[in-house]
Amino acid sequence: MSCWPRRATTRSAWLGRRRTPGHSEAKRRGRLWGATGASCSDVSRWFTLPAMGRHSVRSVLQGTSGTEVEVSGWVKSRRTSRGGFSFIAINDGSCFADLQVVADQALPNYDEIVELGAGCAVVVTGTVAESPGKGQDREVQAGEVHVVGHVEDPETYPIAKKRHTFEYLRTVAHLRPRTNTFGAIARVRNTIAQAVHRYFDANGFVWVNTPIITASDCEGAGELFRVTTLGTNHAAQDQEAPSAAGGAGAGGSRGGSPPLEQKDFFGRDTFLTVSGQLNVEPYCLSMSKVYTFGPTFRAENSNTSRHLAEFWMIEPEIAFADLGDLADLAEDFLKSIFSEILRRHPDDMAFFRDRIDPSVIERLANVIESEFVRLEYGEAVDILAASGETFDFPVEWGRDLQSEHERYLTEQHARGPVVVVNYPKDIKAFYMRANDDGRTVAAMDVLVPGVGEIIGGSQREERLDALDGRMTDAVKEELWWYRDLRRYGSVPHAGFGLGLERLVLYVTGMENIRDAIPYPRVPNNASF
RNA sequence: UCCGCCUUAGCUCAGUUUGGUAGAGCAGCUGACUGUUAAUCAGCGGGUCGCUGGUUCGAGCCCAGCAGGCGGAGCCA
Repeated sequence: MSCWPRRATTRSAWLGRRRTPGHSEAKRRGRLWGATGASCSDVSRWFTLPAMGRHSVRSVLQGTSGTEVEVSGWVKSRRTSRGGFSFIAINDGSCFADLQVVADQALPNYDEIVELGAGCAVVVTGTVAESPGKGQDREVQAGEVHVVGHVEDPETYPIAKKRHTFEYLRTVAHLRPRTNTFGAIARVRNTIAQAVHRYFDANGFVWVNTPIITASDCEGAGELFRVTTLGTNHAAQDQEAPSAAGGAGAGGSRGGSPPLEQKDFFGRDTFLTVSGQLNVEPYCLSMSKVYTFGPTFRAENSNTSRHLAEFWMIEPEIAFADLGDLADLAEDFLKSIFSEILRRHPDDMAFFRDRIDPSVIERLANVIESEFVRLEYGEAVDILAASGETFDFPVEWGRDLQSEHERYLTEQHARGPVVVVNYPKDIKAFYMRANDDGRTVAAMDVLVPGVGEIIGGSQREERLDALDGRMTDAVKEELWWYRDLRRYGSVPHAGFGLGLERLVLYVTGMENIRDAIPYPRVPNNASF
């Protein structure tokens, strides 16, 4: 596992600032070139919109020769020619390609320019020209090269001009977006996220911002992180301690004192959400088509390449719909996202194909063009039993499908995405709708090669009596409002959860989910 | 949480079998050369061998514990 950081990229945030009317071009220029260190006034000079004269590398490479441009970015490499000039490859994250800047020795700060190395930040003004060299159509003949930020020790700059392992790059997560791999991932991840919103908006869905802090510990998807102000806020605790302890000395709560959680911020136990589903259902049963898209937290002690403690989940929920409608939505949704990625990121995807996974483009194209294979759980069991494969875990109706089984179905049997529906009710959550056969529920998993389960969803139980039969008394009390929905205009509805990072893995061909999110949170590691 | 593997220069690794205080490639630096583009060639500098303890005259190497990383499993998205 390695990548080529030589052409690293960073997506820069263009927080465009309006130029104040009094700032003439001369004034701005003077402020920029005058100072070596970046004062606040310098920064206000550098943040300008592209339309106001600033150019991204992307726009320069698409532009016409002879144009005067100003571009800025980070040096990927510098090669000095004794012919009296240097080639500086810079990247600003706006696209995969670097921009080649040609700096002539006649430039007043040429001594400084020949000492540029990977990681240095520069602002260049110059003229776009046809490039006589191979490897790029256009380049910039520099009129000025202003070194904004130096690299203090080139030998220890973490992103050397060579291959690095992904494991190593995770230890320098603050600089890995400068590599070509993580720059491409950042751009593709962004486009996926934007495409998710575009898809739902275009199809009449309403984005619902479900809470991140929840009081419900029965969302049903794994271990919860506790949210509390107790224990961390020692001052507040100490203030309360004397009265709470009464005259009984330090420590233990006595019979008369309230439970500890009642002294907590919300007056009860609270957690980080593991799913927005329960909270989005009320909006589904009002707005008809809704979705959540936000961070999700699971405190499972999971140490795999497919699990994060903090990840982003997309959860559409549709009313007047059954499991078949939901599967149709999942398929159409994924195809739409994949199409947009291929259309908008040919350079990044070509890189993933050449350096990460040779089949990645072909795989997405095949998904777009073919229909997802759909299997009843019972069919899947039969296929596995008849496969002739030797599995570590037995295949038997009533048992959940193991990773090896799912992998066989999607990688060997279907050779593409496969939707498995109608699982045994005893292995699925209480809110999934009971089927008429009495032994299955309308649950659905979408499996894809290499990643495994990318989508999990179900039709929800809309009948109060059937729902009550699957809830304990404690859950009924906690989720009284959820039960209310089944009393007031209940309708068949369905939804699924899709992990954004798993989608990023599938689209990019990357293998470890820790490389699909800028700052991964996993057990024993919340660095950065 | 369970099973397995790994931790030596800025990075990637060899050195562990047969204990005797360390090597290569890349990166960096210097120079040569060149419209170069993973440039090429020559030279130079660079290491408390993850941490703690043990065995030994002597430990990168053997033993134990711990920490971290990776792969797989479970949980799931």
